[in-house]
Amino acid sequence: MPPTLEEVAKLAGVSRSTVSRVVNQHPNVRPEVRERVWEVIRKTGYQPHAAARSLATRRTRVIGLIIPQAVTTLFTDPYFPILIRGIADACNAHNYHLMLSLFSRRRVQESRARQDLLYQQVLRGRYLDGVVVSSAPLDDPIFPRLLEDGVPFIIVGRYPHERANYVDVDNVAGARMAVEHLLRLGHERVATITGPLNMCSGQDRLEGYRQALAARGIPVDEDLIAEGDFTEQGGQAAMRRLLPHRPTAVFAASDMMAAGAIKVLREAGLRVPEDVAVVGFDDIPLASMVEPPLTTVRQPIEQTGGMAVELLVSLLENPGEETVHWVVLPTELVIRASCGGRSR
Amino acid sequence: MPPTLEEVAKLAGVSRSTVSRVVNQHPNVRPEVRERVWEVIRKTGYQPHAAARSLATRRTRVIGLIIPQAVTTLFTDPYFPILIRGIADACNAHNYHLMLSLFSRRRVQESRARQDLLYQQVLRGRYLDGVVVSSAPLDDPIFPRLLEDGVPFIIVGRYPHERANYVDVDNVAGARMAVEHLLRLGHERVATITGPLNMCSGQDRLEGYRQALAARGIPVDEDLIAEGDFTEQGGQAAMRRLLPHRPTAVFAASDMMAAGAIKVLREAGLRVPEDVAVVGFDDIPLASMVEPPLTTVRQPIEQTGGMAVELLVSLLENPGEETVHWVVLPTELVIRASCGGRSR
DNA sequence: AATAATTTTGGGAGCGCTCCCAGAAAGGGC
DNA sequence: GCCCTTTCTGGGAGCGCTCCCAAAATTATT
Repeated sequence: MPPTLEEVAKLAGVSRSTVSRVVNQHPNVRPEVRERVWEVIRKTGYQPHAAARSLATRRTRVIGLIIPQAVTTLFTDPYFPILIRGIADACNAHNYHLMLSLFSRRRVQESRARQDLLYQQVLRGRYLDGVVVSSAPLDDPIFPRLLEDGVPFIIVGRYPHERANYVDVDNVAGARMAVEHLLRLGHERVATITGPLNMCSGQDRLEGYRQALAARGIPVDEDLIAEGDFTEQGGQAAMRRLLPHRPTAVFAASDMMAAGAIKVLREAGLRVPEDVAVVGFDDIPLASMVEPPLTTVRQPIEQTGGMAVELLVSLLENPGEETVHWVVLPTELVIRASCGGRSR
Repeated sequence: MPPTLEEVAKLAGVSRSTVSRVVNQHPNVRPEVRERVWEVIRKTGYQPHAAARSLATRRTRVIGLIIPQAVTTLFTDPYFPILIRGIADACNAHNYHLMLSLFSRRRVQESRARQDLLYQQVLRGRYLDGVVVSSAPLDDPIFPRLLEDGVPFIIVGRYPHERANYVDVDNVAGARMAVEHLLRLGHERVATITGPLNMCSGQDRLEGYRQALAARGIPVDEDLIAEGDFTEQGGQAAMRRLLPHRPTAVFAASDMMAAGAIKVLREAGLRVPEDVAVVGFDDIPLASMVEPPLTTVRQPIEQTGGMAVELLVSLLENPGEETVHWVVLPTELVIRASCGGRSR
């Protein structure tokens, strides 16, 4: 049975309060007393009881990462591990702990009920001080709920509400750069495989595509736009729909979809990049491992996660301030082989 | 300010204890009272305060997933997301929550100190009821510590101690099948790129390799064994060391390493599978996406995670039983293109 | 040296829940 | 209707901590 504050106090010959002060670095303790108490703490291996502390302070030092139901299937996309690593690192740095909430991919019905239950337990049960919400669809019920319950939260992505703080990457500019690069190489029939259009990142990357065409005065051909879902299968399906319209280049809104698209192009007897150029988005490790290595838009995934935690922590530790935190990180075009050389 | 038990009790015209009984499904409550209380709970949105409950019951309903420092760099391997998904699903099913502990990849010194701190806080601070430890090196200090502190835990992998419960996959049999397949195809110079040899899975897969050779009476040539670290870069480096010894087939202990090996073989002007056959291990999604699609050993990653949670939960909820839980899940050879046809 | 200001210390109350025990209500058997 | 079980209900104590307040000890001020 681990020792309690009270026991440490007795052993050190001081009161409960004094030990508490020592543990919490309160300055008003005589140095020799402080030393004596530390000694006992060290010897006994005393560690404050998290639940007791939370009960008294009403804070848990735990933050949650919520990945809504809709994207759980995406979880094999290396995007998430990288994001999580960024988040976990930042949590460590600030002495917070990370609770992960994924939702079952079983029958949707059951899953929605579970999601509700989890929300209730975790957030209303005050397991958490705040949450990071990653890549939720814009219409996810989580947002109104968090706002209503007054839970401090940061979105990785974006949500149109004045009290919704977020950190996002510049998806529009990134997509635009990618498409502009294809246009610069002389392509005229540039297609795009979008992300889910109920997600901000999906919409924004499509917007970048549109802007790039508009800047060149090229009219948008809706037949050259196919919606995907960020997965490889989704990319394959979208590419099949695109094939009859004979694009000479494809901008896929994720590397996984780009990989799927390449597979379909190959099966159709087309060479990449000679017959069709392909550009992806994300720059996950896979991008440089496929054949041909993918030209893609790099986004600072790990920093995004880290930044989300920074913002959240600042929100938690300065509860007074009503500042809204909106951060947008830059993206960058990484040119590899899949878009063809400049020789064209 | 959310309502407390006491307030719900007042509104329902009963005592604190009765509400507690209703919430905790204790049978001895008159049905009409129970209904009245539920009504109030529903109306007020009452949710028990996790910390208060933990303090009284000395359980948190949170389990931890610990991924030690040494493997954090591996975190981009899709193995982990899949494992986590299995774990998260099982947690949901049993109404537990999941806390994730990764460790910073910064300077090792700092990192070790942080790991200590985290261990102290999280485990001795009783944030957690128990933990799942994934793929830790055999000499990781976490094991003796957990044993000493009497923390209930399950290892994904294995650890030689009578009180160490684990769930593992049959690495030896899987590796053996893979190598036997290569031998059956007529290869005589079969090399292997191992995992880290301070990890159980690394050792076991090498053991499977040895057994397959031994069964055919083929002496082991130590020059055909190169240690890797499960990453793509590690696979590349190992393959470079293997190249001068002219293997005709390579068994890599992970798909990521197999992908790295293929890259190096290509750069050396060798074709896969015509000149060198390659087999991987894991069957991550990448395996079927690279060129050529990888023959590999499939392990049930998601089930492994789920099973770990099942075991842990049964450990937590039957504290009396001193049963040791050792589970080994089967592996399976998936034949694709990278090992060459039967035509050989 | 006496008083005022400041620093240091201890104890009580309370955070919101569970669990035990005793008392009230309800049911059974004659 | 009376006594004995059984079922239901309420209140007290306690989980281990923080935080406030007042008392004690120390230091500064005149």
